[in-house]
Amino acid sequence: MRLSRYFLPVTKETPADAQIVSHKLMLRAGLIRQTAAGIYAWLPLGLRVLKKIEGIVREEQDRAGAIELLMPTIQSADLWRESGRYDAYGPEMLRIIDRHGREMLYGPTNEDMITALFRDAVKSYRDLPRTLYHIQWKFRDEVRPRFGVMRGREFLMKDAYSFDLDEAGARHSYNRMFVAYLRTFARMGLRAIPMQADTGPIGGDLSHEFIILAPSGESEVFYHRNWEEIRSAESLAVNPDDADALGQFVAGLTADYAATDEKRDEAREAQAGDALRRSRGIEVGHIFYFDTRYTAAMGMTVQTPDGGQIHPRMGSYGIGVSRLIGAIIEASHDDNGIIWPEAVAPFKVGLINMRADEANCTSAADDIYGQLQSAGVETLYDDRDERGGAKFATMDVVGLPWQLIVGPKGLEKGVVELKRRASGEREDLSVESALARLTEA
RNA sequence: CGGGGAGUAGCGCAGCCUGGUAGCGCAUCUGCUUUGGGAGCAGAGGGUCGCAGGUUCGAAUCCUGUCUCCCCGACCA
Repeated sequence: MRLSRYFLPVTKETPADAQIVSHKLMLRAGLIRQTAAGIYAWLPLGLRVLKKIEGIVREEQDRAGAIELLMPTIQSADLWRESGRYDAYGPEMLRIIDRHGREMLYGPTNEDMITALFRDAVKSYRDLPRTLYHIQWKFRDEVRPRFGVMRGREFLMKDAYSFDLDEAGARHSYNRMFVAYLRTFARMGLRAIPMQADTGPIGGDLSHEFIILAPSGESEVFYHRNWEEIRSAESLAVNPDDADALGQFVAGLTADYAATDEKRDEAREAQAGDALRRSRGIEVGHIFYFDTRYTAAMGMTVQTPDGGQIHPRMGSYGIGVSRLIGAIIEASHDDNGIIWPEAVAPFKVGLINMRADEANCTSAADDIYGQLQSAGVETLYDDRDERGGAKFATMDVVGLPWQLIVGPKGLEKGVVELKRRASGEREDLSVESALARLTEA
């Protein structure tokens, strides 16, 4: 993409409303603009990141055996009356009256709807287990939205729902998601720690919050230092269909202590001793098991092989897709701007033409841009006739993993400069080797 | 929802106390000079002062109401 034809409003100054670094940088780097309290427009660059994250989430959900569908944002109040939640949910739910006076709502979550959909279509044990998911906008009328997309009222969420015949099956579904979540976050360059979370009235140990360590995080967290080890997605490659192996794998992982402020366990902390770490964190995912809460309330049954009727056991699994962008920036930035992990970067390379007013330099840069494009390397090409300093500053705020600098001084020596955003490390290379580097990496 | 703060040009702000032609910096536009880490000079455009009502000869400024946004607390992907 040529910057001269793109829509990327980068600013030097930070709007006064933004408090935390990710919010400031998202505004400065032209990712989002606020349109109302807790509601944001996603500008082209922000949308690209959102789609990258969505893509990783989708791949890992599919890999775990979940099936994608898409439910609407607007729901009927009747559905929520059926599950008994309409009155319980409170003012966080945005209620809407349509022209016929029907009560509608903008969905804050989809347990009720998925249960109704699944109930009306599935009657036999043969159709279980199933896990269904969608990636859809939600609205929760937070009392106090803040921190940009980290606590917006409108947000993009991946929510999955599992239906199983029995508790063992439900645990398997839960474990699938547990590992899928670790893989998802690992692929985004994040270290997310699953922490024991409150299960509500059901009890049991089947609820985890996935927390990313960041100084600006809203919750205080405690964990064994073993969690600081970076786990690659490859190291989490257990077969999701093998219930026993998966169960053991998850048990092995959760052997190391990790808890939020509300769920601290003194005995386990004492056991961890010197290895106990304390930090702050951002919740980016939450998985839990709620058994037959909705299937019973909404009368969903399936017939068992022996002719009986049972309520399927459900779990639900959420990832805050839009929040993740804020979380990633909180975890990965410096004084100059964002530092995107490559897997979620809006473009891989920022190509800088140092002298757009010089024909030789411009034709060299244009040529490199063409080659990057044919090689399928996502490139943001700063072809504007601006001073070099402004271009570097723009690229730094935007935070693409690589910067490729083409200027007359280098060209005289037959080189271009390749720079890594993360380390600041720079190297003069011939055009061919620079291209080779970017194509292979 | 309780407590605090703010709405003046795209962004950041001053002006308000003590009413009298609406300002500054950045950004934008034009010209010239510049060009390897947010350039210099000269000029220009851009504002229903959140909205409504009131006081007054006259309101950004004083009064009343209202809307919006931000911060702190209790809740949440």
